[in-house]
Amino acid sequence: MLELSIGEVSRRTKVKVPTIRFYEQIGLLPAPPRTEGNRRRYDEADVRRLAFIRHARELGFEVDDIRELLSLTAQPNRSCHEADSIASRHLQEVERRIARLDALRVELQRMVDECGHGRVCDCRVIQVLADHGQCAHHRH
Amino acid sequence: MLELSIGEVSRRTKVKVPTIRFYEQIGLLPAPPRTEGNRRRYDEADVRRLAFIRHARELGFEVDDIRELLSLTAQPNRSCHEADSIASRHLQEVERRIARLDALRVELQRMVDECGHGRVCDCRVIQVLADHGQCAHHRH
DNA sequence: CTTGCTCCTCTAGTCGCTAGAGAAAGTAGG
DNA sequence: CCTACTTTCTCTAGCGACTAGAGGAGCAAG
Repeated sequence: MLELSIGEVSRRTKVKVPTIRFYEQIGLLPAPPRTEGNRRRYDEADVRRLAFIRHARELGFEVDDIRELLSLTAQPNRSCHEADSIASRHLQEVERRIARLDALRVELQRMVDECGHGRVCDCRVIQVLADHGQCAHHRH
Repeated sequence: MLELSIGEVSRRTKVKVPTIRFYEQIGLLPAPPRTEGNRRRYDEADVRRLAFIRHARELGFEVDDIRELLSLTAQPNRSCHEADSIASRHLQEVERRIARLDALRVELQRMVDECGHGRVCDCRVIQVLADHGQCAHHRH
């Protein structure tokens, strides 16, 4: 079982050193044993756990979600249902966001395309953003 | 020109009262006139501006971006030329954001799809998250 | 005139980091 | 062994964008 410094773990997982310590502080990563000189010593399991955390964060999961997902992995014989619902919830949110951004993209594109003829007052970007979600850009 | 209380504005825009005051504090929303009794009095223009801010925030724009977008609407007779670079920059940003969200959507979708309602040890959600970024999900 | 709501200001807390100070421990060269 | 450099340690403070709470004042209805 090889021993890894915090810097080495950071290099392997691409998680910054202070962030690793922060995750320990908030109880996401267990406090590792220390050397004589008080340095943290990690092992492969820590690296895997940290990689998991990082990937989940990148996908937009909140720390509490991750805590829940991690606790699921700790009891591997339970039903997958909870992990599924966390992911599904997240998926729906992402889909909503894409739809809104796409509406905005269309309007920004239009604005840039039509630049030179019109003025800002004709711009629909503002309407799209100002409208309450269900935007009114049916005809164009 | 009807006069609206902060609570009424909050109800109309779905922006919480303290958040409205916060936006005033950081200069995103102009400080409205006050009544005799020191209450803020808003009008329809404020409501529109706030709705704009809210939707932009929901789409993930930072406050500084919104400040810039708002400055576009402030001078509607300006030539489109100046606005062009701002709009283009935002368009690129929006496109990048959509691309990232879409990659995320695909991954989340697969996670949910492959969660065969088995047990946690078989759950793709957890496996995908545990994998190092370039995950090994080629065959499925 | 009292009850109950809204509003006021102010401070402090949240989340998920990130940056900096100052000190100690480890490492490589001379 | 001494020096210089790098890594790590702890601790505190800051960020963005809010959110929550205390304590007080305004206002409308009964």
